[in-house]
Amino acid sequence: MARILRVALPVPLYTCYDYLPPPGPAPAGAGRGCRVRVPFGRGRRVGVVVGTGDHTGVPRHKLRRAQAWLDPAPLLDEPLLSLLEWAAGYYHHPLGEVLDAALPTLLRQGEPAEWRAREHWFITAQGRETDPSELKRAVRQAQLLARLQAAGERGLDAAELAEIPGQARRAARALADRGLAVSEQRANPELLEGEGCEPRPEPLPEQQAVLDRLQAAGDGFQPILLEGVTGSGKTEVYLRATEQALAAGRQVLLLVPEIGLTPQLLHRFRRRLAVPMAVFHSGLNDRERLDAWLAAREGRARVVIGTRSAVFAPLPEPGLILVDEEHDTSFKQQDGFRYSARDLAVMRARRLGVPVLLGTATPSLESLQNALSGRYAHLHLRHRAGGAAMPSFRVLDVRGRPLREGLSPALQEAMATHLAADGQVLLFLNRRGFAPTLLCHECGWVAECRRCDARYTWHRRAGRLRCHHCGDERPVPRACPDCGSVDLRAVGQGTERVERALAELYPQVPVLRIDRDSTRRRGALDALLAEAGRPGPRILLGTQMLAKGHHFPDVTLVGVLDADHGLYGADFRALERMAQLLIQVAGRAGRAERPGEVLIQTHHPEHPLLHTLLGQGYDAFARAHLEERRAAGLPPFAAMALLRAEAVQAGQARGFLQAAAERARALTGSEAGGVMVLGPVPAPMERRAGRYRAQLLLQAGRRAALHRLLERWVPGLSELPAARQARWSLDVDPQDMF
DNA sequence: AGCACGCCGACT
DNA sequence: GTCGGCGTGCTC
Repeated sequence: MARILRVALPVPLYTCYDYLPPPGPAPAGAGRGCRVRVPFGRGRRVGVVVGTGDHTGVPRHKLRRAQAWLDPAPLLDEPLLSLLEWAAGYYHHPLGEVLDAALPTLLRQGEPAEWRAREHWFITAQGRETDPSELKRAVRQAQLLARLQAAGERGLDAAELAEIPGQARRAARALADRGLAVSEQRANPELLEGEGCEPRPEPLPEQQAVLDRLQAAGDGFQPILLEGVTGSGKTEVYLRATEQALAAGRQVLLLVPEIGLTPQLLHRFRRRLAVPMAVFHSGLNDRERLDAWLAAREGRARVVIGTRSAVFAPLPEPGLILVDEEHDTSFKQQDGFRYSARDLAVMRARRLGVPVLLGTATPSLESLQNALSGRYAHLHLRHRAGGAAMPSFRVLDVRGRPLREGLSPALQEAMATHLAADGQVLLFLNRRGFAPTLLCHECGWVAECRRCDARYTWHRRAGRLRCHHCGDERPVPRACPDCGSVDLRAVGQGTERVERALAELYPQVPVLRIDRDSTRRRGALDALLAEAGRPGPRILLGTQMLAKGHHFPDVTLVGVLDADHGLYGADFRALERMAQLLIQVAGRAGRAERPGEVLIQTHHPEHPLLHTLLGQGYDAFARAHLEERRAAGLPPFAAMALLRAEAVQAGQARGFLQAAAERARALTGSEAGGVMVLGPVPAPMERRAGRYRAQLLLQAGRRAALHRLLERWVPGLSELPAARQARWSLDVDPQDMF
């Protein structure tokens, strides 16, 4: 064994630390990629060995000995570890924290990277004979007994037990005491096993073209932007491509945005593919997450599906990476290690020499530009399966119109027509709560968050004022705190308010509100979606949640209540986001026999890009918008990095950024020309959660120039005296300017 | 990030 | 006279 170990530790420091190897003989596979437990300061940490050697610049007396090897062989294989090192460099983030983001919690805590036997519960013969109602007062036990009876021979594993509300394990032990249930330890938790029972439709020519392209790539890197409208069969391409890779003995990684929102996609993979799969989603507990990670690492899971962080899933036999809805902003981590899972997926594919397929109906301008410039292959699915027509768009000019709780007469008329014809209506309003503002009609006071530069949203049903930015909450005042008037009024519309209005306007039509408030309870979203899927007239009203993943075949009319917000947003990406949202929302509607209609309410009906989008489609819009970005020198024609800072006092954040800016300007002058240092400026919402925020933007025409500067600049920032009073973070390729 | 060390105000 | 405020420096 080498005499010195270089260890990355989970601390926000840009240096690795050198240690002597642990006492005793090293395991045969010990070395780079293994975890070690080391003394650090006066505590102990779990670190990852990133290098070994015989020399160190650390003076002898400082060098300490690692305590123990935690892995007999590398936990992270070379391709994955070097990807993480690359990512740490690209995002200018400490390697130890990058590794931390990539590893399941239990592994970070030093848990062995092994399956652990888990409890599995079964019904006994006596339990089978017992009527649950006999356990009168023990309701939980009675419920569990019924579940165990239903589960039969299969029984319930620890994970299933954990999903039952209440203290199910306690109830299980109580049943065991009565002789109604038994448990046994199972060494190998079962993996999710696909059923492979769904028929495999013959690929259409456009779909076949994608598959041919992937086949031709063989063992090589091949990025493909797959642009296909909703219903054009992207999922079928994913499935076929996955089958091809599986047949070649390879694993497939599928990244999806917020998995809870795409059960339909998951369901299809499960039905179609008869292989073990590992699914990473937010509902997993630490042990389940580790199990999924190990299943991927051991190659037992042939398909790995997950959200953002699944891009770091270990894959010993990678063959294909798929990114669904590649434009989705949830692929970008918004705090700490701010990586883009989509971009890392492409880099990982490139380093592994495997194809990567980015699918979407509305490509991000970044990916589109990569396709147009020839860096990515650009393939289309232009036809909706079964020949369904795309919905027709109509802009509703609401200027000067009498709006009833945000609904124009024209929209109400259209709704009446569609509902009378047995169609469903989907209304989109990206604002939950009853009203975004509570105003005193007497003196003009508005309810403002005490910790943010924002207004409280009035949640009428809950009887609370809530700040959507910091989560602060308080009761609704009965009278104005300034003048004592009781004439407090709601200004503006949220989903709760529109829901009320709809109940009055269409008393005979059920209204389903789908937003974060109405789906907070476990299973509530599934229940609402099931309800929405039933035939018959119905109004679906919701926020962003409605725009993603789900398809509502009986919806024939989509109404976008307020498109104005996106048209003149502060962020240069607002328009791109708006266009993607409009197309995605529109894609929720209609099927073969009943093409949908989309109505968009706006005060800016003349907006040129709205015209292009609705008249000529997303592609035309995107190309026109790309030209604007090019002319303005904005991404994807420029590289950006945003240094954010926040502090208790307004001047502290700014002071730090000012010092940082001076350093950056000194560096751009000499070594790293071509980088603009813009700011510091206050953040768009300067005060948030009681802290003042400011930011400094770095922009360069060439990515390489930006990175040359960042390399010299970032590691020294924490040494600036002003850095003490501010909390700061760097965001490379920021998606939001907030 | 933690966590020590280290010098100046209100308290058993 | 002490307990404790958070400024500053370090962690192999």
